[in-house]
Amino acid sequence: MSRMTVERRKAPRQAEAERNDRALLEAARAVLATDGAHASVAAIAKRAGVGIGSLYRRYPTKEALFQRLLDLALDQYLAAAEAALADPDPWNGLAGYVTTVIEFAGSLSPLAGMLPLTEEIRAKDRRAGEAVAAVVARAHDAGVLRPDATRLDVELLIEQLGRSPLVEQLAKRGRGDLDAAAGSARARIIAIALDGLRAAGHPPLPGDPPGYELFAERWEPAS
Amino acid sequence: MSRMTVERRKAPRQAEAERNDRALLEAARAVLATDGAHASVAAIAKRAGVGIGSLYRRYPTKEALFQRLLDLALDQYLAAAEAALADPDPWNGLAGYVTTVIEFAGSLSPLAGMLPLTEEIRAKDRRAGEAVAAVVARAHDAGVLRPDATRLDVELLIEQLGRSPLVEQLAKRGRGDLDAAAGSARARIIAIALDGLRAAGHPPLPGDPPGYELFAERWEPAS
DNA sequence: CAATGAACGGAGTAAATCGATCCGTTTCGA
DNA sequence: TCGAAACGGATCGATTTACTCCGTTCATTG
Repeated sequence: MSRMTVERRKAPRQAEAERNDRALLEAARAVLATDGAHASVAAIAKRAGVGIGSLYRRYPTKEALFQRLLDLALDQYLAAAEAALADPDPWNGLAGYVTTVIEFAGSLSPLAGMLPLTEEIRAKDRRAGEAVAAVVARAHDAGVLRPDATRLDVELLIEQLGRSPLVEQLAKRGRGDLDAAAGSARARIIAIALDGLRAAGHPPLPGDPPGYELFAERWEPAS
Repeated sequence: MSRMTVERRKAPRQAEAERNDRALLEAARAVLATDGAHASVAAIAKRAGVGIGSLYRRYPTKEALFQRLLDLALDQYLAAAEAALADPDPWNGLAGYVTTVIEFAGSLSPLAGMLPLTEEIRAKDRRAGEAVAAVVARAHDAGVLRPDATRLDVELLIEQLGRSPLVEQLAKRGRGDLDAAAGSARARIIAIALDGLRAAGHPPLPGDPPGYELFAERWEPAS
């Protein structure tokens, strides 16, 4: 009992380490969104305002960093779905879920198939998937979501809207001045898609509903 | 006048060259769609079933190949818009235009900002843009397109739907067996978006209509 | 205040990739 | 049989990448 690990106040050096860790994860997401699968560790470190050495002290490998990012993102997925269920209005809940998840879904899709999936990640994915299913089911029962759109249709729509060539390319160049306009334009696209998702006597959707293989297979690290 | 260039039947070697040229352009589009801006000449040549040497005999540089691809694509844009205007039904015309253009729009967006734009390309872009404006205006006048959606909203929607993470990633791996399912899933997403575009008492779109800078700036080869 | 060690930043390294060239081979027509 | 034209791909220099190594900075401790 001699080791009094009293954490009265965090050592300033440790606090800096924590800030750096958060900055790295945020930077990884941002760079992944603009550079896609070719995001380089150098770009991530630079964006985080951190030396490459510090990145590798925290994560043994680039892959480990991305795995941690994916893990945390799945937590956000789940939280968003639970927040949607907490909304008393089934449609507002669904619409809020979609718009929330779109924000960070785009950063993740480039990772599909590049990472070994830990069992923890698979478990979190299953839990999040069930929560989303509940959100969609409630909207269906309330008659506010078009009946021929399945949960996977909704998830594919989210993934489709997650990446935005417009915003990404403008970000890759300097043009931060156009960010507001680009974001606004993107919001309009999302609004249009959501209007198409709402129950409103639309003609039936073509083809068969998508199967889950389309999701699952893509994330398996075949290579 | 001694050079009798009678083209009775094409020399078989020349015919092969023409086939190769078409194969190269098609391959360039496909590789650009799956690999994005990092599409390599080696990948394009391989996909076309052609040696790298043959590629460089026809195009002095990678850039020239992409410029030619862009040039031809603009012809297709224009043709699609004219076909839309030829359709007696304003909505079917617009919807057909959107679904047609989506097919190859995705291959082009990665080129934004990577190419010097020839004056010919700029001219073709202007002509195609006017044709699209006519298609949209006719749909507006007929009251079948939601009034708050502008021509640029429509074009941005096309660009957004042009790239499909699902289809691209499945293509990058072997999984050609899932192509049909992926294409069908994608068609449903497009149908949903089109339903959101149709006039049907939707709530008004948020923010201001997008301005043209969002398009123009992005294609300028700043670097 | 000197010494310790944890956290830092970034130059350096070996490997991989890319655009482009060069050249030996194949194919067709005269 | 010979020459020209089109072919495929090994090869090259330049660039990029993930990762290592090391000298520096800074709060704590005796």
